[in-house]
Amino acid sequence: KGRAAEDLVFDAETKSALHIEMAKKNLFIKRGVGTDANAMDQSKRLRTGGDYTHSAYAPPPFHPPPPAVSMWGTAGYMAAPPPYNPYAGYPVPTVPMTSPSPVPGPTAYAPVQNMKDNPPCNTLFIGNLGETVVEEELRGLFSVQPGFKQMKVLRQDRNTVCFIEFDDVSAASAVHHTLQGAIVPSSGRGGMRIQFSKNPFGRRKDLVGGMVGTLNGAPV
DNA sequence: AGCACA
Repeated sequence: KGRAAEDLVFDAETKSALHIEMAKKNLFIKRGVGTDANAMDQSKRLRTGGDYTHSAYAPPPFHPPPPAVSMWGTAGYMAAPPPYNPYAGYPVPTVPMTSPSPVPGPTAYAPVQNMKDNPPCNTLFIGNLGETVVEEELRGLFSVQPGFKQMKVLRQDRNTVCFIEFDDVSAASAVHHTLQGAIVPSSGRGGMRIQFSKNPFGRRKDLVGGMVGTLNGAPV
């Protein structure tokens, strides 16, 4: 009976001592390799158990933990832990930022003649573009304009035009006059000519509710 | 001057 009690105490002490020892060793044995780690564990378990049964365990005097950097710096076989990353293991998709346009604003403006226009709508028609114009150039210019929704470039053989949809008629109107005659690097004969489109941009995904509350394809 | 997409 008393013997059993001693065994219990002994075991408890051993386990306790063991845990402390393992915690210390774990600082230096990060990733054991399969069976080898198991064997090593056994030997250590035996050895440390014996050590602690033969001498009374005295807790080491407390000294304040040294600066962590010195530890990682001198341990040659242990890499410094990476800084804590709360997103580790959770791949975060790189969301393309709305980057400022690589193409700066119009370098200059040229007067535009032949200003006949269509009734105001939410879509602009861009004409008189240079022969070398590419969509990226136009997108860099128009996508930063307030109320920009989408654009479509229509390239014919010598002539390229472009349609730009805005949130509403007033946003389109603002760009209609602020960028009228704007000269971009690819511009040929003068600046771009901006008119309201004959037909508003027709791609309405939110047709629920129909065209009520809309003016020329744009909400009012 | 050249106006598509639904």
